[in-house]
Amino acid sequence: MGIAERRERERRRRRTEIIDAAEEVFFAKGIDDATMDDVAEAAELSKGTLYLYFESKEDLYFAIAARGIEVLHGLFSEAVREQPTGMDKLNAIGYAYYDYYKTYPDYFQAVLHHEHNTTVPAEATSNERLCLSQGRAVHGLMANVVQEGIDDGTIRPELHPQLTALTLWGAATGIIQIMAHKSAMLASEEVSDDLLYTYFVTAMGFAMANVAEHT
Amino acid sequence: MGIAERRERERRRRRTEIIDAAEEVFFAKGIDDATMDDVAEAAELSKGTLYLYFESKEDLYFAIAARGIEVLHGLFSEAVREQPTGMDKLNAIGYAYYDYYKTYPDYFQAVLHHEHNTTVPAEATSNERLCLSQGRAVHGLMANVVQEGIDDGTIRPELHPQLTALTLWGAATGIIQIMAHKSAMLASEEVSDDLLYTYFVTAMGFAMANVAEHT
DNA sequence: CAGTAAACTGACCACCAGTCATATTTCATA
DNA sequence: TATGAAATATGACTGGTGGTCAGTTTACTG
Repeated sequence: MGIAERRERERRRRRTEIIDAAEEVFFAKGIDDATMDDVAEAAELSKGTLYLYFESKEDLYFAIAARGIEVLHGLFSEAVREQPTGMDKLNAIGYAYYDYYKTYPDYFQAVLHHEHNTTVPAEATSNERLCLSQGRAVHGLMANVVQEGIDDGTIRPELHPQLTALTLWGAATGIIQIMAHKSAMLASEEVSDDLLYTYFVTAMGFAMANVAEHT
Repeated sequence: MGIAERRERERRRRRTEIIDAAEEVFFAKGIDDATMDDVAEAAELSKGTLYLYFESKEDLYFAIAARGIEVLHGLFSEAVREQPTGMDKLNAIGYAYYDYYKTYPDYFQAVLHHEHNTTVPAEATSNERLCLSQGRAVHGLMANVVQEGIDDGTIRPELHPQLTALTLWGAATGIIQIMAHKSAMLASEEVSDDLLYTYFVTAMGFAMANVAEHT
């Protein structure tokens, strides 16, 4: 009996279509200015139908954020491949994150929104949980890379993999966020985003790299 | 003719009273849940009056953020005093920022909100501009401290004061932001906020401190 | 005691997230 | 093929909110 399966498949497709439409609308107008009526029109559905697939506007945006995290995870996996040492991999991840921000600024924004607006997992919506679990995957990937670097001697052995991953993630996110309004800070100086980020990655390199590599 | 002056004084006082009321309401319920009617009631004024003093709800929140930045600037100034070297001052600022977050989490939140929701200065509200100029003051203070450290040999001489200040500010903010939902990441590990932040400051110390101090 | 300017009011408007009674479509069963 | 039940979809409606504005009150002046 393949009918139930087809129904399930169609339900998934509809869900995907709604997220596609929502991306279009949310990314074009921004979350605050976009309305659920806009999304409904873009999806060629009535507003009520949207609420059969998503708990709320917020939940729908979380679904987009989940996509965003998935994309990011893919980029990280790719960046890590072909890098010889743990430290090299960590650097590659650092730049992959920046590329991500530049290539998918709207996804970046959505992921950020999720990070800001998530509280206790107990009362989280389904898509919020999805984001959380995917976020854990990314975090795990980073922590593993740090461990690898410790093992191969390219990263300071006294570092704590999980803590280091968390620190790098937070710091990099902070740097990227400040880029948007840095013009207000650096009055006369002409500083490009690239320079600022490279500056940051270099600094983190100083902090993480194993100096006593002559063991 | 002191009447105009008194009028001006009273206008300022009313403005202050409104911000006081808004802080109470916004901090208690959070920006999204708090309404302008709530603020009006707390201020014992009609809603319309609020709009004689502030352009919008957002603008009113910016006024609170401006207070927050002022408080922060005071803490930084105090932290810097009595520290012998530039690097010591930088460290003191790092911990002062964390203290600020712990002591005035609501101000921290308001400042963050401003940083996220500010775009081009051209179409900024008056209180938004206020935040920007006060932000520049804090940034300037930090940049000066870095310069001082370079001059007294405690900070790497090749560092760029403004860029370094920006990097540290962004990174520290990112770390603090990630604290709020770190539990989702560090599943089993028991990591306190204090530990995480100390970990971060230590790392930044590695990155900034002048290793060749035996000149 | 008018006249006027500033401060203040609150009913009102436009807009929007979310709901729900109703309608349509799909499919199993006889 | 007819029937009805389950799944899916609809859109008018509601409650609540940011912001407005015509009118009122208050404070001062000549």
